[in-house]
Amino acid sequence: MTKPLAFRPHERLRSPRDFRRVYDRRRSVSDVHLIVYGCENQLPYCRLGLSVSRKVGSAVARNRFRRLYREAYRQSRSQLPVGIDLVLIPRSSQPPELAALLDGLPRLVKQLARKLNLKASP
RNA sequence: CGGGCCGGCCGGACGGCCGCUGCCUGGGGAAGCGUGCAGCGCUUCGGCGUCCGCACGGUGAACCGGGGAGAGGAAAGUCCGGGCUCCACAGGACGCGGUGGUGGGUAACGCCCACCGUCCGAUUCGACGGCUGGACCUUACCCGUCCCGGCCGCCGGAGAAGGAUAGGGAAAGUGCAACAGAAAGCAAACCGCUUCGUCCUCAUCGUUUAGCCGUGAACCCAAGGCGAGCGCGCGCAGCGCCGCUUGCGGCUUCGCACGCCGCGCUCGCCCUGGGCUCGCGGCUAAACGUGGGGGUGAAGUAAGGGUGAAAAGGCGGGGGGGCCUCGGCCCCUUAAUGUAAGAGCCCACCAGCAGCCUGGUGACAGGCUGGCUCGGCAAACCCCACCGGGAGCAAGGCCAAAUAUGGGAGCAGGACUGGUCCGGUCCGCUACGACUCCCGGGUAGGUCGCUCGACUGGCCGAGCAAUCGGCCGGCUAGAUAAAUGGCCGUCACGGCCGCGCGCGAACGCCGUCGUCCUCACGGGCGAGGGUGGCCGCGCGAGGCCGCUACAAAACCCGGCUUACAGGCCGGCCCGCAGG
RNA sequence: GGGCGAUUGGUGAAACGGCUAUCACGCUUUGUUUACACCGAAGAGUUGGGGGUUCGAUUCCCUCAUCGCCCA
Repeated sequence: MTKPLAFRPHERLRSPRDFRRVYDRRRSVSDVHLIVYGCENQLPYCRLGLSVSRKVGSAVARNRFRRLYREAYRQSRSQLPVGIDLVLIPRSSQPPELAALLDGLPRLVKQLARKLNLKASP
């Protein structure tokens, strides 16, 4: 019944408490484009948080980062494991290509799931 | 056509698929709520409480649909100004901060509009100086005059469109100006110059006086030398003579002899030294006169004083003739000359100042008159006028959660809240009846504030304009780890690349024809043709790139400032040419 | 979002509107030493960028940039 490519507000990480919990779990993986922190959440879905600091550029550039990350998560969600809170942090100040994110994000999240000793996605 | 300058506007369009955030709406119906029934518990048998179950009711989450909206001209920087919210607040004074031509606009402003002043501005006009050309004058040249010029330098005036302008007061006061310079702000001192005086010094000449030196002459004195005379000497030797011890002694004389030597005195001559007088020359000193230099004093000062950003405004001019005692007088002329001497003196024009008049709401402008020449800096202190209470939506209210019913103050003499008196404030009356404030500690969730507004489109009207008024329409983001995105198509737009076609002006090359020069080679001119690459314009079909610059609301507005791919539109001035 | 502050050699600092912008450490070159250290000499600044006021600006004013701090 649920639309497969929708991105609902409850799938977003919103409070500083949640971010604190993910950082305190101290599990992260990365590639050239981004750093991904992760933490189990005991929910049947993942949640996404974005942390784009002033260092990567102006407001326009930061919006560009966030939108690309959301779009990548939205399109690749079917390939991801469930039950993880994710925080994405950019590594360089150059905005990446969407294709590179679509390729890199599932790989990184699966790698993260192994670190967290979770089963792979069904 | 060429050159210069200014203003306004836009900020890709359409479509498809998948998404995001509010709003409206159709389903959906979880959880919770209310009522009833049933059950259970308690019961003073009236009822009370309640997990769960059932029914009904309205509210209504997830989810599935539909509709509609969804970043900017700067949303930015946070440089000003307001609205709004909370806190504080009798009034005044002092202080602090801001603004600063005038008039208007506005809710307000450091913003906007119009005007004023100042500066810049293509260009243009004038004066002066220099160089140069021409004409006149002259035999000729110079000078001079005139003219038409030309070039250069310097100074001043006017000044298009337009640009800049924090632009009140320097005559209220305080202060600043390095270095340089005579002096940096009461205009005088200083250097310099002129006149008069005084002192010192130097020079030279003249005069006088004094002294010294040299020299010449006369006189005097002293010493010396030579000569002559006289005198003296137990001075001396030869010959001679005498004696004897035969080689020694004696005799200076009445033997040669008027011998030689020494001394003294006198006279003469010469030389030297000194003194005095006179003459000449030189030197020194003093006085007077002359000239030069220096110091100093008084008076005058009107040339000049390099510097500096700046030195009491700028610029130009001040003619001619006669007489003589040569510096004055007289005359003519001029707009215009005085001093012992040289001009900031005089005259003309411009600038500035003051007064008056006229115009303007005003800043100011114009005119007349007058006498005068007065520096810069207030984005230095300051004075004057005007404005300004403080903080900011992370303001502030409510709910939830959490912490330490901790400390202090007020309050039953009535806090706080509400009602009444048109609205507001105080007072009064009244209802309710226990909180309120500060410090300290805790929390970081939700919700309201939150988007209809000094909003905006069109038309009409007022106004030079900014702007204002009226009428008819429109609704145009409300996110909060923070929404407008992703993929793609089509078309515009721009850039680059090469291709084809056409046109245009000039250029090069190659033929042809006509004509001219030449004996010819060859060359000139003209007409027309072909061709070449390049340039420009237009058209056509492509490819590639950029599907775009600067940049994203965070309570809301008005400005300013800054950033910006590309494009569109309009206006003003000057010059030239044509009609 | 809102409110404040700062910017001077490589680093940390100083300066009355007026001389070639000063001091310490560091760096480079060089002298000294067999070599190193110490010591001596020399060098390197568009006072963050731009504009304005003034005769003159590190200083005064405006604007832009960069960096830092604070708030319920």
